[in-house]
Amino acid sequence: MRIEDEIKQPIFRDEHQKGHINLVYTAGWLQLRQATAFKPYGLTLPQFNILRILRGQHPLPATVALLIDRMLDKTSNASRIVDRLEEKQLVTRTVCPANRRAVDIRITAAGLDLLSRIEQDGIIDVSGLRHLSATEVQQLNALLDKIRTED
Amino acid sequence: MRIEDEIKQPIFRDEHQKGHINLVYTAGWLQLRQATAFKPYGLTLPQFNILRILRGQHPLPATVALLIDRMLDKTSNASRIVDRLEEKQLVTRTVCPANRRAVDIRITAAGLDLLSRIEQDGIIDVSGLRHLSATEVQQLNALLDKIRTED
DNA sequence: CAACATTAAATGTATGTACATAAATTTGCA
DNA sequence: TGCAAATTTATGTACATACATTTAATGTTG
Repeated sequence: MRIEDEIKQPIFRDEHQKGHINLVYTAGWLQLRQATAFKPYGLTLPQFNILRILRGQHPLPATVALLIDRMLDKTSNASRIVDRLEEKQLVTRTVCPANRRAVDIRITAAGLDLLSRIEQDGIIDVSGLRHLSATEVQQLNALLDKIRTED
Repeated sequence: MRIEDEIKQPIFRDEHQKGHINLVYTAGWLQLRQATAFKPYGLTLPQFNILRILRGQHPLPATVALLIDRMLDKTSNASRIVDRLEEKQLVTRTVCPANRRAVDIRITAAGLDLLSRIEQDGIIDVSGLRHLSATEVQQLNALLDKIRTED
């Protein structure tokens, strides 16, 4: 459906404004679909993303600073997302012996199990962009990178 | 900067996954810039968007249902965003006489003033997509609409 | 008309986002 | 050594998101 119809706004100031709104709307649409897919597993999207970063490090630990560095949303509060994962025993937190300011965060066996279960159920592999061809995805990536050009 | 460098992830499963992450990341980037621009006026992005919908209706009132219909994020809680605007006396809430279940929401003179002040300061007219040409914006809109194709 | 369903908004609860501040530890340097 | 600065994480507060439930008013139907 065209963005005009999705939000029932027939006229935009210009195509640039329409593109801006379309971009934000589409990203929200994708994230809501993903969040819905993870709900049966008791995970939110940020929790899932952090679990995946931790699996990428495994068996090495990650610090909060490393998580923030890798997260899509740098301003979110990694400490509290790790809180939730720790309550569910999907990760462990131990003071880093080498630097006692830092905290070593590790994914547990239960966390690894949960991730493979989600993947076996085909939750991740279904791309949200499956309606785009390879060429179209490349165009999209180029346009998005261009949008973020700093002056 | 390329998305690979922004989130320090050199390899993606495929271009589709990269496009997905790029899309979500870029939308967040745009929204953070906008939110920062509105901060000096004491408005959040959802508050600003609701004020604009109300100005579009003015001098007619809007109901909460109408706001939800027009909002980008349908699942957000319009009642509470209106709470904040009412506290700041930028909108009024009165029970709709014709249907006492509904609530008539109207933008106040102060609300209209604030919007024009923001516009006079050029906050809105600076498009977040200014690095794209007209052709590129059209391409982007077509790609985004295609992503949201329902099966 | 009474009982029940529907509609409109508000409220409750858990989580996340944005940003400021605090607490603990380490580092660097006079 | 001692002490200020920097680093790392946690905490506090305001607001938003996601979704379930509640409250009140209106519609509907037997």
